[in-house]
Parts: sequence; C-alpha cells; structure tokens
Amino acid sequence: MGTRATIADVARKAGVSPSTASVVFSGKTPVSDATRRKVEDAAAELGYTGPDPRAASLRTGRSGIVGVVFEEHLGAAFLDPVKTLMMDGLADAVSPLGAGLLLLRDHEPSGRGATLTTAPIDAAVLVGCSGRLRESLDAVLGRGIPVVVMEGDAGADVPRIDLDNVEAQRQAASHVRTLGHSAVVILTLPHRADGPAGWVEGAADDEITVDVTRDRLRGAREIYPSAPVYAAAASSIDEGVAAGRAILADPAARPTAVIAQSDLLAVGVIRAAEEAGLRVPEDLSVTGFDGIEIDGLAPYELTTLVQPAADKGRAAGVAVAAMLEGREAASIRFTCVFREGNTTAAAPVETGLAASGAARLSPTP
Amino acid sequence: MGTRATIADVARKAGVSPSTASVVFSGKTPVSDATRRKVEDAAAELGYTGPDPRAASLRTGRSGIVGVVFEEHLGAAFLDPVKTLMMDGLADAVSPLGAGLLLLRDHEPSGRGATLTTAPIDAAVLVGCSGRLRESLDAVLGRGIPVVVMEGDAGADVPRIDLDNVEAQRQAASHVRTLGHSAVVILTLPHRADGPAGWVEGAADDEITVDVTRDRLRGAREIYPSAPVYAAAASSIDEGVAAGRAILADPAARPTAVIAQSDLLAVGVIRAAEEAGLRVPEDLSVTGFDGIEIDGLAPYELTTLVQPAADKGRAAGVAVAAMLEGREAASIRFTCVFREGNTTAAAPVETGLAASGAARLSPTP
DNA sequence: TTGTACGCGTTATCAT
DNA sequence: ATGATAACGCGTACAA
Repeated sequence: MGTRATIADVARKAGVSPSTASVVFSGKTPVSDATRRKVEDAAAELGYTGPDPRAASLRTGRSGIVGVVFEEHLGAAFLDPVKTLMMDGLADAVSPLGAGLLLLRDHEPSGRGATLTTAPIDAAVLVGCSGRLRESLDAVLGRGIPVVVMEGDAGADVPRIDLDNVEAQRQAASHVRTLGHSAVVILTLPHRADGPAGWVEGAADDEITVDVTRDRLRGAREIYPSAPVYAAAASSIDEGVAAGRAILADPAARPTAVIAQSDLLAVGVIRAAEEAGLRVPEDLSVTGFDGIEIDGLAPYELTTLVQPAADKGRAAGVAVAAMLEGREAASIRFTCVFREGNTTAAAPVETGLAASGAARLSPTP
Repeated sequence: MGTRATIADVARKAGVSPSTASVVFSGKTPVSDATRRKVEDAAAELGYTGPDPRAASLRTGRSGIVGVVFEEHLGAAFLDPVKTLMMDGLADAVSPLGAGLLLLRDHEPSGRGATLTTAPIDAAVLVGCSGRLRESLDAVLGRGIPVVVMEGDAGADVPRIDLDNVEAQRQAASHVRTLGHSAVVILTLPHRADGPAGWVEGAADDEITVDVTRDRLRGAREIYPSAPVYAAAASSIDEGVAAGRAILADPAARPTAVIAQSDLLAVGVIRAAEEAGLRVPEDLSVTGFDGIEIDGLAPYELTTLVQPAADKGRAAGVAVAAMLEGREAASIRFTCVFREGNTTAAAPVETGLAASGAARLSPTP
C-alpha cells in the first residue's frame, strides 16, 4: 500500500522472471497463454496497471511526446485563430504516430517544471519563432532531438515550414497600388518579442527579429519603399484598434490605405476607422493577412491573403514523423492565395488634404 | 560522437565525482566556484546540455507534465471555442507551476505512442468526458496520479469542475415558456461518444452517457417535459444546420422555438431557418448555450447562457497545482449567466398550423 | 564542500 | 517460450 507495485513484484507473484512479465505487457515477443494469464492475474491482484512510463522511457529512449514550442504565453496558442488551425493540422498529422503534443514555452519563467531542455520529448516543433529561436534551437539540437521550424529561419539542416510571405504581401501591396493609393501605412506585427507598439522610424530589416514581420514588410516595401511603418504589440483585434487610432489620429496626415500584416489587425483598423467616422473602403482601404474566419465582421469581407494554416501544421507533423523514422524531412514553403474582399477600393480623389497627408507621411522628416 | 555524453563523462573530464557534477546542474547544494567552472567547461567541451529528462524523471518521480485528456479528435480541442477558452485558462494556471500541458486522447487508436496510461504525467485533467470517462479515470487513479474532472461525474474523492447545467438550461427554457412557446424542440449535444444525429424517442436519462447533455436536457425538461428531442452528432455550426434542416423539414410540424444545447448548434439552426425562409425570432425563437463570441452572426445576438469557460480552465489548473503540492483540491461548480439577445421573441399567434404542429410534435405517437 | 554507493523500474540481448 | 544479466542516466543518502 505504501509503495506501488513494480513489474518485478508482479513477476515474483506470478512465478516468472521480470523479463517475461515485461514481454507480456509490451507484446514484443510471443508468450504462452498460460504464462500470460498468470502474469495478468498477478498484476490485477497487485493493482499493477502497466510499466512506469518514466522507466520505460529511460530504457527505450522514446517518450511518444512531441514538443510544440511557442514563444509567447501558452494561451495565445488557443486564442490566435491561425495557430489554432495550425495545431489542428499538427494534431492530425502526429495522431497516427500515436504521439501526444506537449505545449511548451521557449522560455519558462519559473525555474522548475517542463521546459524545452527538461522535457522528455522525442521531437520538437518550434513555432512563431523569433529572436529566441536560436536559443531554443540550440537547446534542442544539442540534445540531438529532431526539430522542425515553422515560420522562422533555422539555418540549413533544419526542415522549415513556412509561407511565401514576401511575395504574398507584395501582391497585396500591388493590389493597393493598382487601386491608386499613394498615402499608405504599413501596420506590422511585432518586430521583436514583446516589442512595444508604435511608429517605426526607418526600420532596418536587421532590427526585426521576427521573421514573419520582416518578410511581409519586405514584400510591402517592394511596392511602397518609403511608406510609414507602425508596429503593433501583438496580433489581435484590440491591438489593431489601438494601432488604427494612432494611424488615423491626425486628420491631416491620414493614409488612404492600411496594409496590415494580419487579419486581426486589419479588423481592428476597420473598427478604428468606423470610430473616426471613416467609411471602409470608400475613405480607407484595408488589407489583412491570413484569411481566417472572423466573426461579426459582416458586412465586410476582408481583402486578404489566405494562408493554408492547417496544411502548415499537417506538414510539420509529417516532417516530424519522417524524422522520427530516421528519414530526411524536406522544408516546405506554402503559397498564400490573394482574396479580394470589399475592404479595398480605388483611392479617394486626391484632395490637397490627402496629398499633403501623403507628403507628411514620408518616413524622412 | 556516436553516443551522447552523460553526466558521468562530464564529471570524469572535470575531475570530479558524478554527484558533484549533478549538483552543479541542479543547484541543490552549494558548490565552490572553482568546481562549478571546471564542470561547466567540461560540459561545454563535451556538448553536454544538462541532465537527460528521462533519467531525471525516473529518479525524481516528476516530469513537470500535466496531461489534458480529450475524448475526441485532438483538433477539436483547438476548434471548439469553449475548449479553447478553457485551455487558455488552464495554461494560465499551470504556468506558474512550470508545467507543460500534454494533449492526449482518451483512447488512442494507434497502438504505440503516448496515451493516458503510457505518458509520464504528474497529473491529469479529464475534459469533456463521457462514457469512456470511467475507463480513463481508472487508468489514472490506478497509477496514483492526481486528477481533476471537468464536466463529468467522477464519483467522490475526485475534484470536479463543472457548471450548473440543469439550472442554467432550465432558465433558458423558462424564458422561452414565458414568451408563450408551446411547440418547442430541444436540440441536444451527442448522447454518447460518436452518437449519431437524429430524433430521440423517449430518451431515458440513463441512456445518455454524456453528462453535459444529460444535465442540460434535464433542465429543459423541467419546463418542457414532453418536448421532442433531436440529438446532434457534435457541437458545430455545420451539425446545427443539419439538425435545423431536419427539425424544420416538415412545415406542418414546425416548432416555434428551438432550445439548443450549444451556441454553435443554435447558430446552425438559425442558418437553417433562414434557408427555410423563416425569420428569427419572429417565426422561430432560438436559444444557445455557452456565450461564446461568434463571428459573422450579426445582426443576431444569441439568447444564451454565458459560461465562464476560461475560469473553468483556471480552476482546473489551480486544483492540479494544489494536488501536486499534496493539498486537497475542492470541487467547484460555476454558474452560467442568462443573456437575452434578439433571437427569442413572443410565440407567433397560434394558427391552426402551429397548433397541429405542436400536437404532432409530442413525443408519443 | 566533495565523493561513494546504490537504486529508481524497465527492457534488450543473449543464452537456454 | 522463458530466464539471467546488464545496462539506461541520474539523484541522493551518507560518509569523509
């Protein structure tokens, strides 16, 4: 009662050797029915429910656990629709593998507990990664654990699942330009983990540690090289509203279009525009990125880039499965599909106001 | 190169004993700076990145992992808004504990891999549980692992986090009755895992293995004891549409109100009603359950019961933390708040049609 | 402060 | 088909 029964206890009670008892549970070797019965009965009597996972794992070197590493508050994984879809696909793909998904943060604040370095994982998926990516990556690679990186550059040898962010965002910007907009603001995702919101003066690419942010910005800049850049603190409607208010604050310096790096941010901007008495798309065009379903957005239908989020997750799972079987996993780059909604329209006829606004908005003072 | 360095290798290289090296990494005992340096240098040279989690876990008996067990496809955990919120709260609450969340299914189809019985977890949270609950529960209790059950009856001794489902659903039904409805259909969640959709004839309580379904139905029946019952196959908008079509199929037997056991189902019913040319709430009143945000529902605002999903998750996390510290954890029952939207209205004036419909709808043929 | 010795519970290997 | 043996890699009394 004080201590749990072990397989040795069961074996003794059943009158067989520990290895035989072990084999009864693992099924790795044929066992006579009589022996099996003896062992099972003994186990039942002792309340033995099977091998201790810890010991088995130590011995076999496998835990059946795939770690999924987020750089942010874990809850975000459940609240961000893109991540949610991605996880759905991932769960799907590792399911036949029989593996469980262990949700981890890259940098666990409290000392003890499971972190990337202390969790018994067979493989890892690094997602939404940024500056801390290298750190996490080294930890995993150092342990010789197969790893897949989503949306981040991990160097050679590490399979990568990502999007054609540059090209996709270029498409959206191009669409906006075709509509005749010149006073454009680019609303980006955070530039680095925990980055504050605000205007970014002459944002140099190498100051942006979040790969997604950098690439999408790069794409937009191929069309609008000198458009002002406002960085949001996170990808959420609330942050989008805050950013929208800041961007639309000065009536004399209002853009006629906002290129947002996520749908949630775009929705926030639309709300902010409504607040400010602007009509979308007549007074302000807004583009998003992700192509998620957004509740309560009617009658708007966002002009955006639809990314195959679930497929991305599934691909990561497939890659993990391959690596666990000792095969090589290939990097995959998914393609976004441009979808024109009703949140973009031709630029308003150029008034002195808009013209001066455009001028004021140039990044160089 | 062939095999990984162990702490013994590091100790040897550093010229200290294994236990000293161990202490350097765990920090459980003061170590002289000189020794620490020696060990750290040796570790760096050997590419040793810290204790093997498997071995450490076997030794200490702790893994820093909390298992979260779903009865369904894991992806569902990420697509169902209620579960999503719940997980957010749970992640929140176990975070200070430094524990990772391991997502598991109650019954893993493929043989190998992490299951409830083979995963190195310190504690378990059973969620959305039904008939298989007992099975999962036995597995966990047998291993002496602390467990918390969400939305399910696990018997005494097992802390339970749930809702006042009966009372809450009674409130909604009562509201519907106050509006004068007599031709009412109750649209329930599945009656058992993988239960098929369809009309349920004289559903006896004890045939319903899903606790949530049973309790909410019980609440509705306190007001409408003989209302026909239609069971959905899952909680989703799509299933709601399918159920709605079936419920509204016969114009002569149409109800004037549908009491749905989840918001998603309710939304589906509304869509089906629109399809059928019915106006909500003028021709058909619909109530939901959960109080989640639903995109694209405007101009409707669901009459529903708002449940504190995130708080539920948080409570589970707190309970787990308590049990891991050897304290007792209390069961908690959360209260839903009735919220009247614009999807319910007074029953249409009784026509011969509606009257006969009500008659036809009585469960006894 | 450091080292010695042992066991955590299991499973792979090999021999029988 | 079954059994003996030897790790797996670590943490922690306890002694020095």
